[in-house]
Amino acid sequence: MTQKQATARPGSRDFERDVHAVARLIPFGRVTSYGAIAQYLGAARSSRMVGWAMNRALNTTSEGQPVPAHRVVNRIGVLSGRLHFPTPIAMQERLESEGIAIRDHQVVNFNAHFWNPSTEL
DNA sequence: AACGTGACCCTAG
DNA sequence: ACTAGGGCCACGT
Repeated sequence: MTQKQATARPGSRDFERDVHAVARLIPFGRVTSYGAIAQYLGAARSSRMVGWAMNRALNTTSEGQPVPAHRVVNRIGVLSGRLHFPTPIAMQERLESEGIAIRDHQVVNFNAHFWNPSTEL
């Protein structure tokens, strides 16, 4: 995975699979952003597609392994994808169960929990 | 087939 | 510090 950059184009099946692969590497109790994943995969401007891939991860039953979609938030730590989970508070509850505090749909002390695949992988 | 709509983000004023 | 605009691209209508 270390040399996975700049391969699959955004929107492709491979890109979606790569997004899921990176998301599975987010450590317990840490979070990252859509843009950070997109940048790591060499498609810095396609962060929307990362969100779409997360959507698929939740709704597609034929996933080999689960994807921790709750650990992916937006640039400033807001749980912008919360409404796509089974219940509107499921995303928050999962993060809180990992020791991450949430206030007003936003990760408290976001920088301390942020995990950047480009620099930590 | 065109059009609007986003789990987004960066740049310019 | 804030807003507006543009790029991105799958999907539903």
